[in-house]
Amino acid sequence: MMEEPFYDFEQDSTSDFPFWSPMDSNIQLQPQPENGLSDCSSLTGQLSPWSSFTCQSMFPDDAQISLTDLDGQALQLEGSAELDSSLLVQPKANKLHKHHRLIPAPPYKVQRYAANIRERKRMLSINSAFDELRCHVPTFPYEKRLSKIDTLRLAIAYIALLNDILISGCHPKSYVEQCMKNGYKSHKNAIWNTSDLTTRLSWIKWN
DNA sequence: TAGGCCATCTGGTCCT
DNA sequence: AGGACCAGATGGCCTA
Repeated sequence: MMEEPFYDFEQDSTSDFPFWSPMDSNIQLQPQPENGLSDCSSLTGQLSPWSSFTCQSMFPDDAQISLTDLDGQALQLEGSAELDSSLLVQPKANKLHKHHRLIPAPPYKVQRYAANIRERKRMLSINSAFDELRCHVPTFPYEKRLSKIDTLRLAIAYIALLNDILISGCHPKSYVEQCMKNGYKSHKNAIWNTSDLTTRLSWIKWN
């Protein structure tokens, strides 16, 4: 069986760029409301080190691609019986990813390519949700960007702690101070190191 | 250099 | 039937 020819995006030359800029040490933790609960609506528009979700990190310079762009590509695909080879052999300015990718040259399944676009779009929306979640969990200003798994675990621990504060009826600040003194003992089995969590919260209160 | 993290592709399965 | 969702595979980047 004949092998399909492949196009190597690597040949298009790549310009390196950081996925994420180094964190500015001056960036402050987002202050939490006095009751320790975040107002989502107020936070939505706020900037945090990790909140600026765009695709520019993946698509450098003029090659930024958004969900809308992916929509356009998908529509273009769905509307064409024949797949334009220009969509498969990505031009330099429209390079999908700096990673080494081997895309079969035409004839290539139009449906498969459209499915890839939908999948990328889906992952983008998931990642934007992760970015939004990162805005709502306490992080140190010098801390590097939380990974997805750490974001989830910290969010779980944070919610558990907030729940404990509500149940205790204590003032959040004094509750956190108490946790700092005695060590936080949550009945929840939060994987995230809870003492680390209280340290984060105490930092928020005192800075 | 190994390991962690991530983006992407892909084929399978589920759902509408 | 087609889209959404998922998990495995792959390979690049970064850091200790």
